Order: sequence, then C-alpha cells, then structure tokens
Amino acid sequence: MQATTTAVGRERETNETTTEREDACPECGSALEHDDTRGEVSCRECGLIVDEDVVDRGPEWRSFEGDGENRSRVGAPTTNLMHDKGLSSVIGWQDKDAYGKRLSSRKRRQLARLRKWDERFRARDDQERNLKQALGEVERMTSALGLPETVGETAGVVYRRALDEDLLRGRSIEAVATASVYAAARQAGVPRSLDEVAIVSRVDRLRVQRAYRQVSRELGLEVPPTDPREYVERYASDLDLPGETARRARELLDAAIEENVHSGKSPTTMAGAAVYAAARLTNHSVTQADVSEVANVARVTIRSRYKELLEAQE
DNA sequence: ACACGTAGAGAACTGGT
DNA sequence: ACCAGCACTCTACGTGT
Repeated sequence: MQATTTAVGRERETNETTTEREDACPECGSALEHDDTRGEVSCRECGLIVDEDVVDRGPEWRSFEGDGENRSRVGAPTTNLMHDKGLSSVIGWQDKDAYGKRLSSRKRRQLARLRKWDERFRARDDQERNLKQALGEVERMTSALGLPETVGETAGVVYRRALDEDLLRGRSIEAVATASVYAAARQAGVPRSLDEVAIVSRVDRLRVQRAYRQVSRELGLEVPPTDPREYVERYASDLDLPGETARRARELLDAAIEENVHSGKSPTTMAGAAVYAAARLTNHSVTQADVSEVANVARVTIRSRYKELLEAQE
C-alpha cells in the first residue's frame, strides 16, 4: 500500500515537469487567464485562446510537508455521483487479510456481521436507496449522451435537491433523474434536446418534460441566459480576427443589449452575428459560413441577426 | 464561391381551458 | 393534464453578384 502510493506520486511528479506550461501570451506576452469553468486559457490583453478543454479535476498531489515524500494527506476526490460522495469505507467480500491469507473462522464471523451493518448503514433509509439508484441512472445517461463528468455531478446535485424538496411524490425516480441530466447539461452549456435525453432514458419524453418543468420551477433552476459577449473572444480567436474586431463586436453587443434586441435569442447566435458584423466593419473578410461553423449556428440565422445588430447601432 | 431570401418544419416554452 | 399558439432556429431550396 505504502509502496504503491509513492509510485503513483512519482509518476505524477515526472508528468508535471514535462507538461510545464507557460504563463505568458505567445502573441503579445501579457498575462494569461485561466477560466476553469470553461476550461480555457486565454490572454487577458488580446483575447487569444491559448488552450482549450484543459481538464484537470484530479487531486492535488504536491506535498507541502518536508521533502516531498509524504503525499498521503490527499485522498480520492469526492464526487456527487456517489450517493455518499465516495466517502464511505469499503469492506471487501473476500475472507482474506491484507496479505491474502485466509482468516480464522472467528474473524470471518466478525466480518460478516460488519458487512451486514455496513450495508444497512450504506443505504440507511429510503432516501439513500433512492439516491443510489438515481445516481446510477444519471451516470448511465450522461455517458450515453457523451456528456462530461461534471455534468453528471451537477445533475446529481440537482437530483439531491429535488429529493430534499420532496418533489418526487408521484413521479418516477427515472423521470426526475432524466430531468436533472437535462437541466445540468443546459446549465453547463452543452445542452441536449429533450428527445435526445428521452432516448437514453427509461421514461418517455412527456414525463421527462413534466418532471423538468416541476423541478426547474420549484428549485428556481433558472438557466441564466449567458452573456453573448462571453463568446466573442473565442470566436474571434478561432477565426484569426484581431483584437480590434473583437472589441468592435463587443460594442455592437453592448448596443444590442441596450436596445433589448438580444432577448429571447440564443447567445451564440448573437455573438456569432456580432463577430461577423464587426469583421465587415473593420474590413476583415470572414464568410458567414466560417462564422456559422465556429459559433455552431446556421448561416441563415447569422444573416437574420447581424442586420438587426447593425440597426440597433443607431 | 459567396451572399441573400423564403418556405416549411421542429423544438421548447407559455397560457388558457 | 392537455392543447394551441408563440418566437426562434434549422434545413432546403431558390436567386443574385
């Protein structure tokens, strides 16, 4: 046990030195900004995206004690995907000790009793058992939908709250679990349609929709309308547009928000349209097709919006 | 190749019954 | 609980530069 921990630690350590990252922008040399929620590393000055999809949810392995030998203060990361957050102890089923030797009959009886009580505590009451099943479903669905683990965790949190608020009465566990996944995916900015989630769910679309309605209302789960300006940097960067264009795009959006033409429209649409319009205004050639590609919005939609944006400028 | 326009369908939400 | 209507976005097709 002792030996394996240090072995893992060493491997991590060597990895760390090889993947050393710089903290200055390759373009302009100013400080970089790490956005953990979006997994992006971007430049504070020119908005260049240096790195995307950086994910490191692992534990923190450096040792702060002495010469760096003892890393035992960290355990496994806790996760909302396990009904006990992964914090419970585990009693093996084999009647062997740490060296693999058979146990005495007395010890075996003792372990059997421990296991029994461990099991009783683990799923102590209906709620816990309910949660256990639901989280299993959440995990299954998120992975079937190709959603990142963080979404599953958010869904777990949502489900827990629904359970606490007593929202499950008359509703199936599965329906609420699916609704939680649906909500979590939206909040994480990687939405899946109701149909998509219903396909991987064991309940039909309508039930999911109803459960979601209820849950989102009762829990006040407003999916905060994301600010279109948050997308501008990335789009401009992906299209190799200069900071000037990005700035212009932000101005367009400011005016649009002022005039309230953005409400009800998807933020990615608005951001894409703004970037396109700004590119034209600053004499940089970008096609609608390019913008629609990076913004994941149909060309027609870019078309219909960018004119509105320009009108709102007056 | 690109921009622009229109029509019809689909998805998600709202409010009335 | 169900339905109709809604605003938005999409696909698919067209025309114009």
